[in-house]
Amino acid sequence: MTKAELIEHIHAAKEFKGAVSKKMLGALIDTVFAEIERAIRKEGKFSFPNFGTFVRRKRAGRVGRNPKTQEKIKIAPRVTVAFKAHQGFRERLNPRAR
Amino acid sequence: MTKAELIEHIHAAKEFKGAVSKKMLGALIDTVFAEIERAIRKEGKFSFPNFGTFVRRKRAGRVGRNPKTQEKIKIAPRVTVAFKAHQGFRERLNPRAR
DNA sequence: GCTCGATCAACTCCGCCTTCGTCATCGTCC
DNA sequence: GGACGATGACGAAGGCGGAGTTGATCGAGC
Repeated sequence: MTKAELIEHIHAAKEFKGAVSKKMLGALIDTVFAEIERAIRKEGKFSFPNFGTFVRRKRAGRVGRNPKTQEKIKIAPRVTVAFKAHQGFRERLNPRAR
Repeated sequence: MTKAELIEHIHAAKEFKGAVSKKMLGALIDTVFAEIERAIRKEGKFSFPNFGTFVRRKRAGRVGRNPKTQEKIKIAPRVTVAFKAHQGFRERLNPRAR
């Protein structure tokens, strides 16, 4: 799903129909993600109920390999973002696993 | 950052001030995440520009260990969600790494 | 139209993941 | 605004799964 489709879907949802323009919807969603990014960078974490949690994580440097030439290369330490789906979401992902 | 704070921040943003109530904002954001979850489950993927991509991933079953008792336990295969920050976001996370 | 993300190769070692109780914090309903 | 119920965070230790590495090309998204 793309940003455009996301906007479409929400705009089409009857509960918001007419209340918010697609343009404003786009701006809103942009802001949502901008805020989330800010939170992750500043606080190191962002959680949304029944969805999941983003966590800022430090990755140690290591020795990797160029998959093309297979020569070894140094990989610098870096910061990444990990996502952990919350319980409900996880269960919805694994239908049979109770 | 929590859902309530997220709503606060966006509601306080001057560009939306007065245009959308906090209550509707809450419903909107709920819908956003619900849609994202739906996309991940149905299509296996969701991307948002300059933010990142969620990918549905299968995890193989394996033998784990109860960290308390250290006894071995079987872990069933399952589906998880991985998140990959896009380039811009990654760079913003690693200020000095050019 | 133009940027930017997806893709794919094979190999390695990092860090995720497990359980479970307690605590606190968040969300929600009144 | 306050109280209650529910739910996520946290940590222990060890093993092996899989993410991540380069780079060019293609297609799609904006």
